[in-house]
Amino acid sequence: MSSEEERSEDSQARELAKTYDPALTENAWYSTWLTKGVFAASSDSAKPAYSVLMPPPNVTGMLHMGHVLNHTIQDVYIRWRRMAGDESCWFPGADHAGIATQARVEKLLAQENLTRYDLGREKFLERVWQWREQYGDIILDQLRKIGVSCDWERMLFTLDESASKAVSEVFIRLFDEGLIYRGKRIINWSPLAQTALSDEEVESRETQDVLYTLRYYPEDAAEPLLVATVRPETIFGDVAVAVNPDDERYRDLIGTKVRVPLADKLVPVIADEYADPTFGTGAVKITPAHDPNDFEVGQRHDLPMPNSINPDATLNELAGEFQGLDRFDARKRIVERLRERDLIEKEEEYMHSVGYSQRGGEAVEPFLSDQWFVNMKALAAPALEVVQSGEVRFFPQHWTKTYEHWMSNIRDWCISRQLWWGHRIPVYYAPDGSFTAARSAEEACAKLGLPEDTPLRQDPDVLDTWFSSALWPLTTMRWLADGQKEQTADLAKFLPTNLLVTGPDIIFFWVARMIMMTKKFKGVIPFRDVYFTSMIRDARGRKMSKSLGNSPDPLDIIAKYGADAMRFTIIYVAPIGQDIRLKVDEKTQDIATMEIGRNFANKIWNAARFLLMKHKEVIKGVAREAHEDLPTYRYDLTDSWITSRFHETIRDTQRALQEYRLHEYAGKLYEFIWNDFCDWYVEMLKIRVAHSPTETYRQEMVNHAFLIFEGILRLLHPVMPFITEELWHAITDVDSSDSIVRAPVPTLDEARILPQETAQFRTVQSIVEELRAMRGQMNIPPHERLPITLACPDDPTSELLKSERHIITELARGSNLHIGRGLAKPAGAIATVVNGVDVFLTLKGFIDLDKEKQRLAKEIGRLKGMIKGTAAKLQNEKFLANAPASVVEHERGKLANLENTLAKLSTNLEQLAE
RNA sequence: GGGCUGGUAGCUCAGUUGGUCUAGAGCGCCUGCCUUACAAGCAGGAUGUCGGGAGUUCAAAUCUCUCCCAGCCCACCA
Repeated sequence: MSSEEERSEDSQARELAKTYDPALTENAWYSTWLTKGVFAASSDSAKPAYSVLMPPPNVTGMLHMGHVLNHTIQDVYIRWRRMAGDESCWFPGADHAGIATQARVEKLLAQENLTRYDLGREKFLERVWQWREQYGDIILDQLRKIGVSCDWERMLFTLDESASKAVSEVFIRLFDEGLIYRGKRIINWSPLAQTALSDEEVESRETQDVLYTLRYYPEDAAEPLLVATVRPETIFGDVAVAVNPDDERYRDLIGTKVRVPLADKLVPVIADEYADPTFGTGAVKITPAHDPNDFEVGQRHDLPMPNSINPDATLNELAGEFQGLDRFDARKRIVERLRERDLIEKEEEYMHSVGYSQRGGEAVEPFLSDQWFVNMKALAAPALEVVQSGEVRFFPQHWTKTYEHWMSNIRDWCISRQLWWGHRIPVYYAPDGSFTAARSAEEACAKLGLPEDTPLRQDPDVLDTWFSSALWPLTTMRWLADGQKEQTADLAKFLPTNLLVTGPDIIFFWVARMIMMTKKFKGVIPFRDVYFTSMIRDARGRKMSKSLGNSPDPLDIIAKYGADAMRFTIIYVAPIGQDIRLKVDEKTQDIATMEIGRNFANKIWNAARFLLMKHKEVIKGVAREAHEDLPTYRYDLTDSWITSRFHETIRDTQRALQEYRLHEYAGKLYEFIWNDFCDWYVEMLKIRVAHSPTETYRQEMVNHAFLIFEGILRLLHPVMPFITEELWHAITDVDSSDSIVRAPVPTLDEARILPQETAQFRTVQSIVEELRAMRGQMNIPPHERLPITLACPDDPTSELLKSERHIITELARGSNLHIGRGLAKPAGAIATVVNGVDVFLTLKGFIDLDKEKQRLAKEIGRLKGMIKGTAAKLQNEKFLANAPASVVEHERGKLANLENTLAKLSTNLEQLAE
């Protein structure tokens, strides 16, 4: 017997446990879903397509709360659209994460006292693949725990062969078009990873340093030229000192030479606008190999560009006695030596920003080297256009500004990495130094016009991981994967995708580049809507991170609260476009907020228990069915009201989802299920069943409750997939092979939204609430039943309330209930007014005159205040002249109502005083 | 330096185009309840000069200006 059969038999037979235990359902349902293949999508389907690309998590990654938010949002949309009748396809994948993965394996090698060079490229890559086989799926297994409904058959790893083909092809095409080029430039060098980085991989941080003013002595003068620097260790790469051509102070020095301290070499003083006369001394040392600005100056003046630093950030042979020292040690030693030789004019504390590697955290070294670049300007223009025109929409919209700014000031992208783990650059070099990009060495020979057997050398570098990520919309849909086919069934069906959900931190890394590449190679946008998720922070507003110890393991949260609870909570508390703060217990890393979702799940669970109990009691042998249709029997007010509220909730939740207001989707469900369905409807069902005149009517009432509840489950399923599946099987007679995953969303019927009945029902509700409040304020013990009198202003109201007499009596704990037009206040009663109805509660011996006077006086005070405000408005001629008629009308009605209530309460107060 | 967010109850936040807003919800707090599903629950209660100031308007939490505070992003002068 398979697990799903077991469970389904089980849920029919057993009583539901008193509290919901997610551990008993979640894992079992996920494997059932996989077995049944309910997440699979087909490009052959006639249904409209809906697709989402999963941002491929790094194979080195561990699940964190950011993933939870991100994937829950995607899953909500995928599940919702699937139920709404779309061919809903979520493309999953994983990213090879060049630097991170390589670093991970190198660290393991280090434990064996090996480096990657000891193994050589091929053996090393074998080791990395082994590692990926062993650990690379952990993150995906973790994602399954939260219930993601992606089509796992379509799983793609960014280093899979099919992806590689597309990556090479794109490189070659861009190279042939001149959009990829090789150049000697200053790039950001990571001394830890020993590779180039793109500008985006560098983050700048304010750093406290010392600004040294050094003495550069002219060849034949005793007065030194003063030059300020924070990096004295780079003086061995100095090739000039620049001053501003308009700077009077140094005009005479231009063209002369000065001696670089310690380096013992003479460099020219040059004139360049780059030197800012107002900063420091106005003279700046030029070190072209170690500073991007200096590099430009060097180019303008055709200066040599000696490199004085090694790839591991130690100083090289140019540094003489300091050779081999790490850059920061060298700085200290050089400063000491400069002091000894009296070459420092002054030292001052200095705050400035320094670039750090986003991954390794070390200070990045500006480094002159040969690298590969993508010319971004040509690619950016169409990608900017589609966002500005609204073809691609950003949510929240304000991110378009950030995007526009970046795209309009775009700089070329350094794509080569001095790593081994990645897509190798398909460029071949001939012995004569010529080179080209090609699909094979043979093709390269042909392109270069060389004999077929010319020994070529392939470029040793690999591509930035984000280069392959940029092609994600294409590679997931097997572009060029099988026999170089430009068009595939998936591309035809699912591109452009509908939604991308990602963090705003990768808007440049990923979102922009996917738009560029997809536009470039397919001529279409990759996705229509981009939803930028909130950042998840701790209670103090800090990012969640392992090192801070404020990053709970979602698996622990799931174990404690359940995946549904976690999913619901995170959607419920996530405001669009703003960061989420979660209170994390410093010791246990628990997130108590998850109780919201857990309690909610438990509430739903118990509502189901109650319904099943009533079913047993009332319907007995009658089958429970899952239908779309609502019952045909004559509604009473309660049924009309709950049906109306249900359809309002359908409307509101669908609209919220369409507008990417997920917290509202969750909020509306929470409100409806807890407040309306459980607190009122279920409570009233108890009373209505007890007082129902006929068996049939009782059965219809209970049946109706089942239908509403079944609809609730389907409405809730996208955010709480597990419990809704479990209960769907428990409360309906659907075949055990069916799944709510593929059930339809409840159909909105606007005609069932009934404002009048809703208003009538609210009157009943308000009366009950007022009576409860009066009891509370008078400290009436809950068991004490007291007479209630409702004096109605007219017959319809009286009729309405009479038809709800049982409900009012029971919910307000009445002994007997008098309803009628213009009834007098009974002796010993306290009073309030609801929509013109005098509500009297006879207290008998419980009355406390002072308390009641206080209560009335307070209410009268409030009313008077409101009357004063409203009356002032209505006396204001400008208001009457300018405000729309409906507003004036409303104010008039409000005033009348307030005055009526005030009059009644004042009378009551006077009577008490007598 | 440029840009983007946000500042509403003790905490986290709603509040859509200005008018049913003398401002709501959840959590927390206080009171009373093991009421025929749920104490992970039920009923009731207290709590706010809507960051400060000015302006527009018949009408401002909502629009404009300005200042203050917090956070993020981009660009950076050694």
